[in-house]
Amino acid sequence: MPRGDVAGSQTTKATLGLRELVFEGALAPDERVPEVGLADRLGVSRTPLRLALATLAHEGLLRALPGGGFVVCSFSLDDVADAIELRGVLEGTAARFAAERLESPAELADLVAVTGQLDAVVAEPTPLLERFVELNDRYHRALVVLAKSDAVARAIGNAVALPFASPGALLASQATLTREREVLVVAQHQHRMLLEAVEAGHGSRAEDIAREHARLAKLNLELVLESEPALERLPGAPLLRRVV
Amino acid sequence: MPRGDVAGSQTTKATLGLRELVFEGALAPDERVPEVGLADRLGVSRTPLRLALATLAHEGLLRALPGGGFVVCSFSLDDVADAIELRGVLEGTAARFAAERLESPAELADLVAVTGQLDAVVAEPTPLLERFVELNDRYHRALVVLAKSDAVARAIGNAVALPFASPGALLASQATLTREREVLVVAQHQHRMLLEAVEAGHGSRAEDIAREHARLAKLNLELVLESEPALERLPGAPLLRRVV
DNA sequence: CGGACGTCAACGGCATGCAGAACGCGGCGC
DNA sequence: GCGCCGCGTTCTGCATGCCGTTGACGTCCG
Repeated sequence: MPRGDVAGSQTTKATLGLRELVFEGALAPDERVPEVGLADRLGVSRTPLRLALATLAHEGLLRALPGGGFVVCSFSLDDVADAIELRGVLEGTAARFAAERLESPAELADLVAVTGQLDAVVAEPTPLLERFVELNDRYHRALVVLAKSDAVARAIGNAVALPFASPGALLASQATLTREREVLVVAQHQHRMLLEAVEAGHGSRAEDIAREHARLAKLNLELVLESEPALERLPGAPLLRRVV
Repeated sequence: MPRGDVAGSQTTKATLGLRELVFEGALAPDERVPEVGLADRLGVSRTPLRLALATLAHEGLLRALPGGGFVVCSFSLDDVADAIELRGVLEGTAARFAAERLESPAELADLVAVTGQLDAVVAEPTPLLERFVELNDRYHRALVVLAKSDAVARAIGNAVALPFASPGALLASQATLTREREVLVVAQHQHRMLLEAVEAGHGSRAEDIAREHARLAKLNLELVLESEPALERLPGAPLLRRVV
């Protein structure tokens, strides 16, 4: 039995399992989460489960009830839009910091490489969406590294805890949509412009681009909502409430 | 024994007590936090203490060790500056949202009232700093309410978990500083300009003002660092490291 | 027939005991 | 004298039992 929160720890197991149960809708939103049944279901004891519950509550996926216990949060479309806008603001700050704090062009090596690979993916007649999402995530992670700020990194980490707020979540669900390629082209254009702005040390422009880049996810959200099959692929879709 | 996380709960007691111990430097930064001794010291069992440790780790005050256990985080001046800048970005977003989402002037009643009271405090020849800090906090809380966004509210809540990043922390410690009144005048001017911008629906301007308002805290930080007695009043001062 | 009270069952919070792992120390070998 | 290995202590993570509270149901009284 390892001591730390390493993978394989019961707490980690409970956290990951619980998060997955929430995302796939196995736990109904706005309903009390039963502590005992869940422990059996996840194969862990109640102690690590309670730690996992506290973690997801911090992330905003659960809400603590005044009388004790937790409920799964549900999100209106406005909530999702807010979360995306917030991510844009934070990534905008990361982009600005990256531009302002760049010490040598060598630091951009990762970002440049990923951008090049993304170009190649988008250039395909039928781009592999899965590959794009993977590289997209790497791009965004590299940007956060360049920001050189633990505070910003933590804030972004919290912001993307909501599944539909993360950079690639809305992309991954629209494999069947027709406007898919156009969205990819625009996104990649923004990636390249953002890279240029950071390289040139144009912090304010980098911030604006990153914000607008996140707003692409809002557009994707609308597209996904119009398509039932795409909606089913969206992680965390059961947490959305169409009607308020 | 109450069921929820109400005040009086052992977990709450542990969390508050632990946070206070960290802020006052009773636990040395970068040193392992002993779990057993702490439980005795706080008068709680290890189970609620571990929940409190997890909470403070989420807030960024503690860091989980790979081998298990936690250490108190230490912060460089750059870290503090980043945290303040981040708070500015988030409050800027809150201000923009407030301006964009204002439905009726009546919603501003709280903010207007607090601003008026702040005027009165600053108008005094020797303003009561304590009173100013209290009203200042109320002003910032009212702004967050006007933003009408849970996501932004949570992000700001996380950002101000670091004590020296919160709006009034740096003010409260400088009761003896000579430039105190000037800072108050500037801060209150910004409060009023921000209120005007929100009232007029000028989102972008409101955002800019809120950002710059937060940067006043950076100036205060420099002032506090030059004064030993002020530094001693600063909550969480033991977590700062002058040398890297 | 409706409301209020009493009882009951279930649930969540807390304390504690136990087992496994990491760190430190002493001894041994080179 | 230095480095390595083995052992022990100590600490953390986990499981579980107990207790208090809470909400619900049934019953009784008005």
